[in-house]
Amino acid sequence: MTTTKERTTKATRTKVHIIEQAAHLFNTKGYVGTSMKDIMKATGLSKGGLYGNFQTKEAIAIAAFDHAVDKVWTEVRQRTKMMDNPLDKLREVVAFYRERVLNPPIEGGCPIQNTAVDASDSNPALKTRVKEVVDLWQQRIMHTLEQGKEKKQVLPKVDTKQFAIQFIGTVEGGILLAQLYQDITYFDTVATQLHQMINQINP
Amino acid sequence: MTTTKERTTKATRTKVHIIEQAAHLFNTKGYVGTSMKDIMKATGLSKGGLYGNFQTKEAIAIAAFDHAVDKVWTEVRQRTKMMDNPLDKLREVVAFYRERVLNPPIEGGCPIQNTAVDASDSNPALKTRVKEVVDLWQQRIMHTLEQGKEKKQVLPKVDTKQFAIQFIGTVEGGILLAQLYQDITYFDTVATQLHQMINQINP
DNA sequence: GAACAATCCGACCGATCGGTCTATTTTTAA
DNA sequence: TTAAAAATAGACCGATCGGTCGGATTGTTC
Repeated sequence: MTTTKERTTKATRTKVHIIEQAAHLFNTKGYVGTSMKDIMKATGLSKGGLYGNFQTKEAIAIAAFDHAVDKVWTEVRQRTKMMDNPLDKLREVVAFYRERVLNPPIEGGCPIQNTAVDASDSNPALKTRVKEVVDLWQQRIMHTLEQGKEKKQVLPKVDTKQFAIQFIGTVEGGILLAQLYQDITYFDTVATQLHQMINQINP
Repeated sequence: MTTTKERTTKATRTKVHIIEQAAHLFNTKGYVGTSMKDIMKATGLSKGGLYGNFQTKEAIAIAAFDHAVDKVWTEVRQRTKMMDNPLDKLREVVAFYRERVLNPPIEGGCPIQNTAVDASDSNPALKTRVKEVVDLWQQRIMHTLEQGKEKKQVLPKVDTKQFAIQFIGTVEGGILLAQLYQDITYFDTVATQLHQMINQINP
């Protein structure tokens, strides 16, 4: 797949449209639970329109997952980019999830969690994508903390990899419970724990 | 272990057989991802055989979920019942999940997590069941801790509900990551955090 | 062993699945 | 304006979906 000119062809616009609509479908109903008919209805396109832009249903699902993750990430970066202190960055990430668990950027909740469970035993390509995304998230947290160490804003003894994994795991656990009960207090409880974790690495 | 007192009719035995086979299917492939044909193949029964014992596919899924949870819980209780100290009980629960994340009692992993995500937007009856199970888990942790308080084995100031939610959330987060990467070290990292939580409520 | 009930088989149903293909429309470049 | 190229519509395909039902088989009770 080659990234051609900036020229916005019709196909490119349609492709984006399909991806946007498909993203929330796959994120709410899952891969097998979403039919091509569903996507046809959501996009207003016919079967030929869809298969003219994507070769298979799986290709749409992968593109949709990437788009969903991008959308979440863009919003997170928006909120954290102006922050200087890495601990404040992390606190802002927690605040973001607190605000968005029950009103997510992509309908259906966290695409990482949904896709990890959904594709775990049936869709290896999608599962690989999820791993790559979690890897990237982990690396970004680690990078932020390492930078913080240099500026004496993070305790030097902190195991950044361990922290990143615990942070991600705890966030996802909180999302699971809050989504299940549709009750923000479940996430609040977990957020308390996250704040303790953050405070513990404060020099 | 069969309860030999009450006479087991053929139907009862067949029902159990269906539930056992269906449990790992639903837990690995999800609700929509599991077809009646899959269950037929796994049980060796025909379509009529299945629908003679269950009215709908959903009824099988609910019974299978209950069975899966029971199976996990039975094993946990087996390991923790001889323990006196509630903190040791919790540590044993962590040890159980550490041993079983990549080799689960029910193929496919934690039925709570899988079903919570799988049924979140499509199967309200199943979702209700999941909530009831998590409620029960939470109450059991709280009860154990309250008992521990009376025996001066748990700090009296501990918010047991908050602890229970954090414990469950963190466990599920660890399961998610370990399962995704098929790498036990991810759970180990989260387990470290769980042990810290447990140690913090030690008087 | 007879008689009745419980259990199960598998053909069958209409609907829907992901995907293909050709005719037609729309976009684009001249 | 026009002709080639790109994009879309929708009929069609074989397979499979969850579910039904009448008849064959099996288990249970005298």
